[in-house]
Amino acid sequence: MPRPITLATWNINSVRIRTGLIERLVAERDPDVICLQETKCPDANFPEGVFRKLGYPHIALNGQKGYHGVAVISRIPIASVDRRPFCGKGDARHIGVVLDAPGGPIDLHNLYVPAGGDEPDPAVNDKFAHKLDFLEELSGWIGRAPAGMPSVVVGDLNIAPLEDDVWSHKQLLGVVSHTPRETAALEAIRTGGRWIDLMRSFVPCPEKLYTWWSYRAADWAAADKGRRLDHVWISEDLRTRAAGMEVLRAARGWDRPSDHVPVLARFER
DNA sequence: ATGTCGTACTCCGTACGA
Repeated sequence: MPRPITLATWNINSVRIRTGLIERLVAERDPDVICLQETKCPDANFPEGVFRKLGYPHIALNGQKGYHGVAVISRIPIASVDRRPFCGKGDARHIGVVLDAPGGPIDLHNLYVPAGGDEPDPAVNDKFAHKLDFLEELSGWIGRAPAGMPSVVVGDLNIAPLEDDVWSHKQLLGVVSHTPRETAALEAIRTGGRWIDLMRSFVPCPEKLYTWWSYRAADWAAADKGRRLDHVWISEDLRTRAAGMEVLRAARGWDRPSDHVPVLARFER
């Protein structure tokens, strides 16, 4: 059986200061495609050369200075690139590519949903209003079933939709990322588009599953107060090819870590 | 669980976003 295709998604929280951590991910797991969020880097300053030397010649960028920014770094050829603006703000929060993959093209979308600030009330918090607007726009686009091509949506969606996606459902019901308004909106988008929650297809509830642990915890591993903010959704036509999923929890303990860890998804060719 | 990060400018400290 040929080696599976491995996709990784990781909110790297600055690609420039954590290039070495991505090299470690490559050394340990050798993903074919790496989707990054929060690169915090204009395209002209992206460390493309490092990734080319690592064996990733196909690179698609949508970055901006200081904040946000997404990237796709690939061993598999990229046939086309699409950068979608959201909410008319000019933020770099989406990049879509068509991978010229063995077994046929795959439509891959890499997203960074707004965090939404602290107060879960759009009337007093513009950031939360922006998050809800973003979800509404996402619903009108990706909330339709994809047609004609196997499709994958990955990224930091900044929402932990299920009760077992957070360390305490009751204690986080009023905390941005797990409020009923956000979780209902995200699940409606996912089910409306007939997207499969790949991570939960391999690790069903009630098992806890997290991808993010706050920097502010004194001991993130001991407290283990995590949330599943990062996601991999696949279209129905990829279901039988989905071969595995891994949350690289150990990466949260690497030197100068991101507060998010990589999520890996494997597909048969 | 108001705590710790990274970035950019206000530029060796402060403001902002997360």
